[in-house]
Amino acid sequence: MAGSDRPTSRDVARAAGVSQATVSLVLGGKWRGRVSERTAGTVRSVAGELGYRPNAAARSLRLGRTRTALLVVPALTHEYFARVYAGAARVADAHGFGVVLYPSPEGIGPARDPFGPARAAIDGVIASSMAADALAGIADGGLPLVMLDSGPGAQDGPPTVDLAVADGIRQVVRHLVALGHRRITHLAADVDTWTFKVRARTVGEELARVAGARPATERCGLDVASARDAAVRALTAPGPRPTALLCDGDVLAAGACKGARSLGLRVPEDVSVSGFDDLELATALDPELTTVRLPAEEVGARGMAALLALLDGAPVPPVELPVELVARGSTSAAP
Amino acid sequence: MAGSDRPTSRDVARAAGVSQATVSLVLGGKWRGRVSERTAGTVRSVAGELGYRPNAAARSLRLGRTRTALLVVPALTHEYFARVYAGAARVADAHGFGVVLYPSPEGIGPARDPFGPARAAIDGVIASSMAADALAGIADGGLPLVMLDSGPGAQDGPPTVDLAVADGIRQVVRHLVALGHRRITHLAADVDTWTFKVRARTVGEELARVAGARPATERCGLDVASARDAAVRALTAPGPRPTALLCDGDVLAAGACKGARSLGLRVPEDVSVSGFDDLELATALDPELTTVRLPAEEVGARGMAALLALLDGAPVPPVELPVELVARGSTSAAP
DNA sequence: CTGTTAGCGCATTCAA
DNA sequence: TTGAATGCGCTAACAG
Repeated sequence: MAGSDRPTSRDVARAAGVSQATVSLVLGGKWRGRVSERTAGTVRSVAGELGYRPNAAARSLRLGRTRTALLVVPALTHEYFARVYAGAARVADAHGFGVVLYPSPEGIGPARDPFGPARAAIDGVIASSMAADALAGIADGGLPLVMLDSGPGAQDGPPTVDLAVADGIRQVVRHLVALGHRRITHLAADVDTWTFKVRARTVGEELARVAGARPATERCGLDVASARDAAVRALTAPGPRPTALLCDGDVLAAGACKGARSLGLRVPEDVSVSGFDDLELATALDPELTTVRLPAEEVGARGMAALLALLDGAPVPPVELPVELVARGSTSAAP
Repeated sequence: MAGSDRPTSRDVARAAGVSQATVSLVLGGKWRGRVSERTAGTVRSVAGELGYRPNAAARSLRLGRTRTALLVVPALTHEYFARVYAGAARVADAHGFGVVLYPSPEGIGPARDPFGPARAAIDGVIASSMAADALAGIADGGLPLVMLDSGPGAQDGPPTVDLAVADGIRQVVRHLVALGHRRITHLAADVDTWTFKVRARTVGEELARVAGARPATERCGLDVASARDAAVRALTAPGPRPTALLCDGDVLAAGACKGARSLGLRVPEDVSVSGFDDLELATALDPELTTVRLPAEEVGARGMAALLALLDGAPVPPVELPVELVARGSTSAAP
């Protein structure tokens, strides 16, 4: 069990012939005018040679802060959240913070105990895309909290970082309408989170403005198979067949393409399909998906920045990040 | 800054009319025959009412252990690693451990400092699919280390959990050969890790046994676009066109399908394509990919179990997990 | 059965 | 300019 006895600041102090306090000051970077340049140099080189690393537990205990944030996500297996994490971690790292991931079970239901699983003590929580009722368990701890992709909160609620989801949907609808589509079915994710509720509402609102539009909705789970089934239902429903399937995510769009093809329909000649998220999947498919690009890293980065500001007691205005339609091969003029 | 003054064990002790030590014993679960049932009950209920949570920093400082493992992965954005994490976290959780993720920059090069980014102190490290030279920076810390998917190590090296990658490749090759394919091109990931080296070697070995086989290799990066280009190169190379593309991953296979189609070839009628990993992508594509299913969660779970054993000083035999060919629509009889 | 004591490694007073 | 002393919250000895 090598390495179990790492050098302590006292070891460094002894080796350098100074006191522990001096070591702490020098290594803490707050010695300007309190320790001589020469002594500081000695301390630093001795610490380096000994391979000294401050003990995080002791420091946390003393400071009362851990310099660690907890990022709560509904599912780790999704590329979007991986990118959110990457963005958060980048900003955190730049500020000497760490980020610990906590995949909330099922993404739904109150997170049982944000502190059991993530053993490390936490300075604050960043919750991403959580279901409405999942918040209780988190805000509970009285910890500083930032909400990502969860809609504008109350005026005095936690800071928020949101995506312009409604605008994204609007861009998709207008894209489809401009291509001549009127019979558009929304493949809606059957998930009770802000982002999906906004998508559903916006599709309805936007289509209501279009003369001759025939909106419809088909609900489905978040996986390929479920979306394929929903697409088949949508395309075989009584009445004129929809010419476009507007899907709540790229994964759903992939399923929709499969469903259409299983009926002998071609994408996009017979039916156009649009996605949302712009995952790698969007360009892995053939044809590539028309979709909406989400600045996932930026969401994570701004979320972490908001948490840092919150910890500093600084005011944190809500953020809304723009999204962008990416037109590719899966949509074309209505037949 | 609400909640900054959480109750301590002393607060609980005072409120319950006992000593701090008693609280510690009861809540630590080691009071059998040392504290009366009645007192224990009182302590527990008082702790509950006060919303007491033990301070992780203090506990770590005292115990010298943090009950936290660091999982180092080359890329978070990959479904495989998300699953490895899930498996590791599940086992960890069952043992009161947490898992912190550390995405090693670029997946290559020595991880600069596993302890800076992951501020939380660490009891041990689980490294997954790391490049050969990335190990130095990790094993360095003298921390208990487990290696995942990195090949059988030295006899006295760190414990390993590996996948039967060679067997997986063998199954794919035999599947293709049984379908009548002889001109098989290996779309090989241009990455210097054990798993990809084994794949390349095994394809060669296995094909060498087949009479009339015409093996070829095309190298590419790990993304769709790079694989598409490689597939185009493979399918337009001088000489008879390959009838099958054996790809080092599902993502590459997706690119290969696109490449084939861009040349007017159909999958699988004109060219068969096989993947590796069995990501969700494999069934999102049309046709679905013939691929090799990797027990990613199991890898993570066994890795965490190995680390726990290591921390207990128990012997840790190497583990090799079986993989399984999943035949789907992207492969068929050679034309 | 329960309470008292000591010390984990660090950052920070206060004295020198 | 530096050193000695203190306590963060907890657990493990040892007393009672």
